[in-house]
Amino acid sequence: MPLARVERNNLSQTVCSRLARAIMAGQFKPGSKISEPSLSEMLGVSRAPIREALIELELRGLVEFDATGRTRVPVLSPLDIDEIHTVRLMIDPVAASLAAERAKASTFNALAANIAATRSVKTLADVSRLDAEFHDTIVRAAGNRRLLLCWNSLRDQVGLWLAQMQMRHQPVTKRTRQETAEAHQTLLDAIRSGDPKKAAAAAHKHVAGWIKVMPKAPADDDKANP
Amino acid sequence: MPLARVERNNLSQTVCSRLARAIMAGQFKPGSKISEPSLSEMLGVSRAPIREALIELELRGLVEFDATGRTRVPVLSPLDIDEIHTVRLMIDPVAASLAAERAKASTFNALAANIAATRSVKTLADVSRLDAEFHDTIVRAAGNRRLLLCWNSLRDQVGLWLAQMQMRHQPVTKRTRQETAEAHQTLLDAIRSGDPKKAAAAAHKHVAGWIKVMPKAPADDDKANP
DNA sequence: CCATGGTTTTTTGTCTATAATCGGCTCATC
DNA sequence: GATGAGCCGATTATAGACAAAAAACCATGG
Repeated sequence: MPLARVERNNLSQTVCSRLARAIMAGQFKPGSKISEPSLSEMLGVSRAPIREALIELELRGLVEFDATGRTRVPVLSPLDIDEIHTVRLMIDPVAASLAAERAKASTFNALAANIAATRSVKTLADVSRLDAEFHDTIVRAAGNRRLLLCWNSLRDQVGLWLAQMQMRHQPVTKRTRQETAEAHQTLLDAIRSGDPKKAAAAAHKHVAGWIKVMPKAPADDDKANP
Repeated sequence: MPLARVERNNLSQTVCSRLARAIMAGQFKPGSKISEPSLSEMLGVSRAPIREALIELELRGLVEFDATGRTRVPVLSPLDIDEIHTVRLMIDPVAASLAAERAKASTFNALAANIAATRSVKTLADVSRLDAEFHDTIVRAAGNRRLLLCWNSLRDQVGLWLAQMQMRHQPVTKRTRQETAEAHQTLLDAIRSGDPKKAAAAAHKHVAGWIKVMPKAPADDDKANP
């Protein structure tokens, strides 16, 4: 049995994941400024780990620095969403294709369990979480660390965008958990078939369909100042 | 005329790019350990900016942290190279396709100038640099920041790999500057045609051809210890 | 020669302090 | 009223200090 990998646990990492969760949970308003001293006090750690965490979050696209070094939560525009979708449309088919070639039984079990969970879950947040997990499992099964890195960043930003939509009280998707489960089942079947082309096509179709049901332009209820 | 963006110039960024160049120039042996105090003394700055730079370099894949926090230059294995090639094979066609739709005259001029420079340049290092620049220009012309981020990381790692090969005194490619220039010209023509599909196909062919002439497995002249 | 245990040195993780910088406010001036 | 200078609080950038942990070293015993 391979020994469990010992992860480096420093405060920076802890702060980083806690902040990532908080941002994606909508606990920081998109566009709001984040100051290091305030985080330092909130989390009870000094500024050094905070700074290191913020740098990582910036590279993951969950915060951004302006020219003077101030940190803020990015406000994703429709253009940003389009960028993210374009890249997802590129990554997901490749991931599915590789997964079709390499996935083991444990992956299929995890995916099937995820679909079952999706059918029984109540809240929309749970569906979103399971959806992210589902695709995460596929990308991991693809066995390409670089691909996974690209995808992680995207997933974070999709999370940020969901938070942003919820904050504006906009419905995120009209797709029910039943439809999601069925779409995932189709994708799982394609991957399990072992045919890379078929899996890629299914993934492409799935992502494209998912994009279609999302609101493209946020209703500008906030001020649209120059 | 759009004003030139004022970039935040802090030591972290400076250290990061200097270290990135140094690593890709082979000034740190792959696998060698890098300690913060030594960098701090070498560059004459305190450890705080060093640490921040290292975090960014880690996400760009130019250094890696072990479980105890020690930093080292990664040793790329044939599997890593395969991962990188897979992702490049995914990104470049999409970038070329988007560039075909969006590129402006200035982009074409830059690409043409690059090709001309490639024909006249002497050293292999120059050809590599121009090759990276060429593809960089295309990805920028694609106008997708997320795509650019993915690609940047890959480019850095290709640079690291070139450094690693040169350190082992292995020829990096058999392709001459003339062949490179011709291949780039073909790709440029495809992009300039404005047909996304044609551009994507050309890019795919180009990358695939490039992969073919690279040495896959490094000759294990070093010790291959367990 | 190899393994083992303890000691020393190095390196990291974190905190705190200080200088430089930015943002906003007041207030005088046109 | 609008505009710009100047001050003040807040924030960032960097440096330096310290403890804890890891690695290297060295001697000792098999």
